[in-house]
Amino acid sequence: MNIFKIYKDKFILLLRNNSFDCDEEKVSVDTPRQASFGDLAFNAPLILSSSLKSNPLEIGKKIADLIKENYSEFETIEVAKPGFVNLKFKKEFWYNFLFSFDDSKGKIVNISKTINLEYVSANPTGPLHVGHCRGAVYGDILGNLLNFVGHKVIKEYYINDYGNQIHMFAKSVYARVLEIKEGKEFPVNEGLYPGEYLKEIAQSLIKKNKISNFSNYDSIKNQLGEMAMDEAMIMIKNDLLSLGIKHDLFISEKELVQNNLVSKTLKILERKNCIYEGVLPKPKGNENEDWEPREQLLFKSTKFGDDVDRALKKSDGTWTYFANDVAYHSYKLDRKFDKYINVLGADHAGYLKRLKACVDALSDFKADFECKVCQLVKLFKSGEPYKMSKRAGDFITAKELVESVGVDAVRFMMIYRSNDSQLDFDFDLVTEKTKENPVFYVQYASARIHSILRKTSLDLTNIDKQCLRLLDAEIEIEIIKKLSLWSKCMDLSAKNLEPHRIPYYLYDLASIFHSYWNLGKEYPEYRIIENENSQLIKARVYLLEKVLTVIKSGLLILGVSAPESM
RNA sequence: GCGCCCGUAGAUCAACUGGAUAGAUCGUCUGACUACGGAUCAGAAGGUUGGGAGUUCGAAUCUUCCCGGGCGCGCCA
Repeated sequence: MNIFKIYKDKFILLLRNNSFDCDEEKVSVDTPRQASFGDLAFNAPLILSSSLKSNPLEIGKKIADLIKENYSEFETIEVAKPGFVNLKFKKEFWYNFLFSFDDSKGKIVNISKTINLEYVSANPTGPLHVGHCRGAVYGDILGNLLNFVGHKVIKEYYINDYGNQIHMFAKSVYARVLEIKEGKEFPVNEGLYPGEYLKEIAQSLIKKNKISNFSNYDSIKNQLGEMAMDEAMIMIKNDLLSLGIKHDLFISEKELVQNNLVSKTLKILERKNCIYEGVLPKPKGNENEDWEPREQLLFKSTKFGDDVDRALKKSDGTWTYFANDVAYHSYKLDRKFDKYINVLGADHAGYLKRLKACVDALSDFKADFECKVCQLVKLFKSGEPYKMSKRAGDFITAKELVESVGVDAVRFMMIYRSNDSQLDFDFDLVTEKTKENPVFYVQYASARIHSILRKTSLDLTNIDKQCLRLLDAEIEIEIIKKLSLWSKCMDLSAKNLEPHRIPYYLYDLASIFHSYWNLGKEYPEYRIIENENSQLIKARVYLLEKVLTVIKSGLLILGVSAPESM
């Protein structure tokens, strides 16, 4: 249904049949910058002029004539400087478009891919906080989007349940258990996690009563660690659920290590000659007193575009986090997806090159692997920056955020920016019920259209196509044109992994709808329901039904509700 | 010092991935309420796209050098 794609293919074929050889990559059919130029802008004259060494306007004239001879749906075909062919459809085209408009199929891509999408992967040592929300929502919506356009997405969460942090976590829970059971004061400044949530976990462990004797830490630490981890993951999954997020698969780092996947993977890299014993240079500008040269097992990531080689083994002989991650990505590759996407937070951006490097090394550059980084979220309240206390353990959790502003607002606002830009999130704004709040604005459009459907209660499944011709007003054609941009929006969003385009599109669509609605206030003939022409009512309701379909699809992808009334 | 991201209207951000006269919202100013849901709409003002140079038919977008902001920088994960 992407008319730009359709006509691009048509025009390229037409040109080739008439011995114009044009580069598919460079040629485009797009919306002209100005509506007065028409509906489609074809840039072939510009592209062809250099290879043909002739005036783009003359080439444009020839192309325009060709199109004129072969297609009858255009009202005007004009050549414009510096070298565009601008085409305007007859209204009949738009009525046909509206009549057959069907968004429910969803499938837009030609080639359906299997996609591995990893996101969130927050440390399982505490609840999700606001900082995790953006990546979580971005990843989730991206997954929905890719599914919507016809791919098969596995949403995956990598649990970092291995390494030193887990010991500290177990110790922290232990300290909380002693605090509850024996009134022993919780020690500060021992590197323990101070968060209040540990009390809940400790409480829950005591309640489950699987550990009878807490007196000797060493004898119970493994069991306690595992149980605490399970509790923490339950907590995180609940937090995710409150954000409307559900992963398909959870992969445990610990299990990867226990199954010897790390050593197996490193052998593969060894065979590829990507591993060596060496000494890393001291990083400049980082005054680390403890630094001393050390020979260790390294991965030749510089061979794959990284800035320095990366350590695989710690001085105590255990694997580094990165080594485990290499194994994890090897495991991903083993499962053979057409595409792999990692969503990372801004604080992990420095990690990106080595990940790409290890995937390139393991797959011999064959894997389609892409990392998307979400920049930080700055919190605001009443227009003032909202500072979280530096005191450890004091942060706003995802759950609290959802409870105070609602899941719809969190999801919409977290995605309402390009992921490359930092994001300002205002607590007050998102709960406002005004135009200033884009979530509300779009949802309000949904409610208004539902209201019309309720009042008219027409069955339009067998509507006469002819009756759509009554939609003669400029704004009605404009709405149909906006609908035609929906699949283009999907295409672009999915192709570039930029779901932020969706809320922008929905806002625009809602905006035109609200204008249309208000037109009836000044000019009674524009009233949708209070109209004497029953055929016109049908046609208009049909149009609004399609608008609602798109709003619903869009909000569904965003995981935001499309209310019937508000 | 190095790497990644950002810099667009007073503020917050878009801009179909190199296209034509750079668009929204808020704020400011002017209008429309006995309402098919005014929680809305119509209109106005507001720009040397941080700065310089380069690439070409054409640059907010690509290259390069400055300036400013954010994140990160051998065995934490």
